[in-house]
Amino acid sequence: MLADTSETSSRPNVKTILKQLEGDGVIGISVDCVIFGFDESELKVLLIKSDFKNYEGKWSLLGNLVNNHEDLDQAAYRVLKERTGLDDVYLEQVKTFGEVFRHPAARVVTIAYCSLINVQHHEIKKLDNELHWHRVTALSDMAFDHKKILDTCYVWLQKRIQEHPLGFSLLPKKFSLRELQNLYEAILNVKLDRRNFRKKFFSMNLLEDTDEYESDVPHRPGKLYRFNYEKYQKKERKKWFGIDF
Amino acid sequence: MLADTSETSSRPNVKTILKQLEGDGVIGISVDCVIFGFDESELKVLLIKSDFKNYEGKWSLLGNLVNNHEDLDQAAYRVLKERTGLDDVYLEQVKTFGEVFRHPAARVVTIAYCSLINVQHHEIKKLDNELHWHRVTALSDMAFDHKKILDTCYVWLQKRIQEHPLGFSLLPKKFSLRELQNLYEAILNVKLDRRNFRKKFFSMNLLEDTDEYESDVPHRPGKLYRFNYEKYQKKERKKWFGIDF
DNA sequence: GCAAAAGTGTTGGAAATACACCCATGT
DNA sequence: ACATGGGTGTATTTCCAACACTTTTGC
Repeated sequence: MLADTSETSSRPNVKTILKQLEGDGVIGISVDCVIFGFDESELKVLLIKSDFKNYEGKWSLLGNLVNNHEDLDQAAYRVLKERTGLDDVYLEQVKTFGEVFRHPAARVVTIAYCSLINVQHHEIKKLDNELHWHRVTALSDMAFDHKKILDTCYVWLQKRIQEHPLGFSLLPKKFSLRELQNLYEAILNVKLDRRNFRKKFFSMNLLEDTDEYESDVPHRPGKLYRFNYEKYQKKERKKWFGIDF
Repeated sequence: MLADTSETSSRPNVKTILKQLEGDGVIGISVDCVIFGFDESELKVLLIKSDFKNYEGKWSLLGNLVNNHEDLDQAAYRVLKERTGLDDVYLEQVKTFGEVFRHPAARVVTIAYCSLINVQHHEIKKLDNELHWHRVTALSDMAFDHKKILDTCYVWLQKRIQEHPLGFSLLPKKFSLRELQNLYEAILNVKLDRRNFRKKFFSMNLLEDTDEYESDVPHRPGKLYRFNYEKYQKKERKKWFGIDF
């Protein structure tokens, strides 16, 4: 479906093009992916060590310039695939950042994407370069304006996850309700009542029973569920009017 | 605050640059403004007749290429000011559109902005070229992918207006509750209960009494209110948890 | 006096919250 | 046996939705 440009390492290329942009006074376009994962009951983000001189050693989002022949979404998918080996992941455009001096080498406008992946299932394939999962809280200094981009995407996610069933992308195919609740608690940074949480999700009718249970847990094992998007119909669509500032 | 580039008519310039882009295989960047207004109890959008050969006579959003030395928001403000003479308006980035062939002349990625203005108060100053207000419903054919952009911004507005107090930008400084309700009904395309609507807004504590009333209406005149952003504090911020798919 | 919209309260139902006890497993 | 989290139901409160009559103005 997506064009694979087969650039195994496009970094030198990027620098060449940036030089060129600098000369021409033309604006470059890139995509940056904020890749979230959920591990050990914490929200993580996948970052790479910047090799850019001004930001030596700082952490940076995964991004790249947009090729002339590819759509923005495709470019984001490409970055994701190049860096993680994953396709078939949740990916959505969040916001575009275009301050004049956000990139020290040239004028580059970047389109930020948010991606949600299941850390356990996929085992990032390319840990060759300095690619690491970081706790989302506990990050201060980053390269470029990437902290700002990350913050924007995090807030976006907090809101989004309450309105759409996309949290499941962060979990294994089969998960316990506890894991689901941990996910929401971690992302929203709140404590939730276990019984009300269950009621809520069961009433939404999008969890499918597996007949399996957790194993190797030092307590009564929880039932495992599977997310079933088909079961989830928007019933009588939410009411017309939900004004609430 | 904003750089005024004093390009009175930047259109020839645009074409020149597009030509250039086409040759270089470089991607151009533009902003497009979806400017909403509210008039005669209907939501309107400000459009211009395209002078682009492929789209002769079709309606188009107000947009322009982004200058090298200006931020994206500044570029959007500039377009707005050039075309309408307005500054100090509500303006917010919505989404970026970058399909490869969305522009027939060259690869151009555009950042869509949504703007809300008060039609009565401002009286668009530059009606020189083919600038007109159109009903938002009742628009099919537009230039480029502008219909898609408009639709996206309209849906965005419908959602946004329910969560943030930005509808007021579309109304005169002083307005009746009826006007406010008409606004919501028009944008959301629903009928609302008048009493519940009042209750809602009064309880939100962001309307300020003027001591004025409507005049020249063929019925009992309604009281006029003013929007007071200061009064609106997020009280005890909405509850932690609003899961609702 | 008639038409047209302003203004105003109450009630029933649904959804959100708070809360406590027994159950199954590993050690 | 005990520690740990799984699983369940109910009472209270809060928010939403439906609904009808009187008032003020222009004509």
